[in-house]
Order: sequence, then C-alpha cells, then structure tokens
Amino acid sequence: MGRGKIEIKRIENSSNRQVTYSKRRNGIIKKAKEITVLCDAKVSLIIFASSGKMVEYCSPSTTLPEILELYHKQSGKKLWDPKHENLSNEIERTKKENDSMQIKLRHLKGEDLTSLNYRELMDIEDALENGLACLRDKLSEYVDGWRENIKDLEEMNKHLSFDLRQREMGMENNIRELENGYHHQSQRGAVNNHNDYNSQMPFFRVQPIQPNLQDRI
Amino acid sequence: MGRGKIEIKRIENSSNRQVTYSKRRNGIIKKAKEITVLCDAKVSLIIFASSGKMVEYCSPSTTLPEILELYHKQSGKKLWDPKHENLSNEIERTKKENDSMQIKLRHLKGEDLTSLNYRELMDIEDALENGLACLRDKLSEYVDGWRENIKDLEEMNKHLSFDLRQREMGMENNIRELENGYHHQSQRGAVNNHNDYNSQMPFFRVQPIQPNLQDRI
DNA sequence: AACTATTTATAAGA
DNA sequence: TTCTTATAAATAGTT
Repeated sequence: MGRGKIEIKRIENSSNRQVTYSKRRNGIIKKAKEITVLCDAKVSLIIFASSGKMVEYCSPSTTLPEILELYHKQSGKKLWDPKHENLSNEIERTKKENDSMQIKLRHLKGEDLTSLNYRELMDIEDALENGLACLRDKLSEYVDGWRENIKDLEEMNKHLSFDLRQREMGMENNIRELENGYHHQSQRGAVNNHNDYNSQMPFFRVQPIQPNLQDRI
Repeated sequence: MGRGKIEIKRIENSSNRQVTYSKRRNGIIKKAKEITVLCDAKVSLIIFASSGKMVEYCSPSTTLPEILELYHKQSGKKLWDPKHENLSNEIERTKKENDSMQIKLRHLKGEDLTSLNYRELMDIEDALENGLACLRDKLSEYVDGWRENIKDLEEMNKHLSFDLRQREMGMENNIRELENGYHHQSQRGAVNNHNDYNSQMPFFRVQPIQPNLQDRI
C-alpha cells in the first residue's frame, strides 16, 4: 500500500527502516484501538523498536497485569518463571544457610548436642574455648582501661586532697591571724599566702569548661 | 476501508461484530508480523475477543517473558503481582536473619568484638561458659560410657584369660596323660574334661556371626 | 512532516 | 466461516 509494493523482508536502508517503523507502529496502534472499540476486544500491544525504545497499548477496559493473568490462565504458560524461579532458589539457598547457622549457634550454646559424635563435640569445645579466650582478652582490655582510669582518679584525688588540706591550713592561718588581731596581718602577707597556694598545685589548674563563658553571660 | 465507511464505535450487531473482529484480528497480527520483519522490531500482541478467546503474537526473535522483562525495566511498572513481591520480601527478611546470625556466630567465636560494650561482652561470655558447661557434660557422658566399656572389656578379658588358662591346663593334663601313657586315660575322662571346660565359661558363648554360614559354602 | 499514487485492509453482500 | 468486490485506509516513495 504505497507508491510501490514492497517485499516483507528487513529494510536495509536504516533511515527508511526508521520511517517505516514509525508509520507502521502508529498504524498498528490505531488498529488495536479500533478493534478494541468496534469489537469489545481486550488488547495488549507492546512494541520495541530495534533501538530498544518501547511503545505500549493496552485496552482501556483492562490492565497489562490483568491481561497477563488471563494469558496465564488460558495458555498455561508461566510468564514470570525465570525470575520467580530464581527468587525461589535464592530463598531456598538462604534458608538452608539459615538453618545450618541456626544449628551451629545452638551447638555453640550447648544445645542439641545429642546427635554429635565425640570428634564433633571436641571441635565445638575448641571453638568455644577459643571464643572464650578472645572474649576474655577483650574483657581484660576493658578492665585494664578501668584500672588505668582508677589509677588516674586516685592520683587526682591525692592532689585534690592535698589542695584541700592546703586551703584548710590557709583558713586556719587566717582564723588564727584574725584571732591574733587583724592589724598584725599585712596585705602583702595575704597575697603571698595566695601565691603559695598556687605554687603548691602544679598539676591541676581550674579552667572553665567553656573558656570565655563569663563573657557571654 | 470497505464498501462503506464505518464509525469507530462498538458494532451493535453481534454477528457483524464477530466477523469484523475476526478480520481485523487477522489484520493486526499480519501487521505485527510485517513490522517485526521489516523493521527489526519486537512485538508482543495479545488479543482477547469479547467471548474471552485469546490469540497471541510474539516476534520470533524473542519471548513474552523477555518482552515483559524489558517492559518492566523501561516502564518501571510492576507486572509481577503480590506473589513476586512476597518472595522478595521473604528473601530480604531471611537475609537479614542470616546476617544477624552470622554476627552472633562471629561473636561466639570471639571475632568482631570491638564494637561491643562491656555488658554485651559479659553476656557473650556467659553464653560461652554456659555452652562449654553443657558441652562438657556431654563429653563426660562419652567418657563415662567409655569407662563403662573399658570396665566391661576388662571383665571380659579376665574371663577370657581364665578360659585360656583352663585350656592350657587342660592341654598340660592331656600332655601329661600322654606322657603317662594313653592307655591309662579313659574315653569318659576326656569327655568329662570337655564338660568341665564348658561349665567354667558361663558368660561367653562362641557363635558364628552368620548362624548357618557353613550351610551356604 | 506532507503529499499522493498505489497497495492493502476490510465492510457489505453472497 | 469464506469468497468477492467496491471502497476506505494505510503507507512507500517522493518532495
């Protein structure tokens, strides 16, 4: 149907092929729509160009999944088998893996041991002992860390106690001086006392947690 | 295209509709075949008559499942219904379970402990110790069994030794009797000797493993 | 993309 | 259903 008759074989000229594809594709889709309306038919039409581009027509009275469902029922052919099958296999594989891990876990927890022979029990014992050894290494790391911590804290404590003692002694001096009469105490003496206090606390300096907090308040 | 032009709307006359359906259905399928050949296209065409009867065309270079796979990739629309969805979910669930078991197993083997806190490490230690305890119970069952076995064997040994000793003594007697002269020995005496041997071995009776083996050879 | 000569599809009739 | 055939529709080649 055109200026000349054509043989039904691949059109070698690529741009001709492309043009013909486009015209005929529209033609088929038009026909599909027409038969749908004229004859109450349900049509699913999927066309891929050689480029890979897809067009689809599906009768408005239905959907592709519904068509495929009907197709499956009538033809008996399974459309989603490859994928479906794959998924099923994967599930099965994964479940098997699951089961075997479950069993191993139980064994390591000391459950379901009845079916095992001596050799297998020994292997599990080895694994458990090994695990326990690794674990205790880890635990002792914690403990060592804490010991270190405690040591630091004790050290700090010692210094703080010393500091506190010094303050107390300073207070006692002040009180004694007050009792002995404030006029005997010089301003310089008080400042010296304060300097002594600082010099006696070489390790710990009181710092605001936020350095210039007072500036913000 | 025909004797008269027709409007594109449902053909009310049922037999006309049926005839038109049949003609146009063939027409579309022919067109589908043609575009497939002419333009290297892939086509899937499924048509249901209002009666429910289905016809299908699929380009010979492909299959319907393949087309649907491509369709799914390009359109993103899911053709695969709840079944497929469920399987995917199940896989995911199972895989998660798998992973968590894997981690537990590693922990029990003393691996990958770095991320755990003290409390968790202690829990694992408890589990390991418990497992080890159960396991050693089981192992000691074996050991007890073997001890029992050994005791039995020793007992058996004792009896066999005794038996052997008796045979030896019997032989010595025979030899002595031979030396003392065979005429002094009565038939009855020999039979008595044999009976003594049987009465001294109350526990173990020698039985052929296959009871009537000699009959078959 | 539009045109148009021609082929093809098909509606109506048998 | 199938065949026939007049006619509508599709489209190949051209512009």
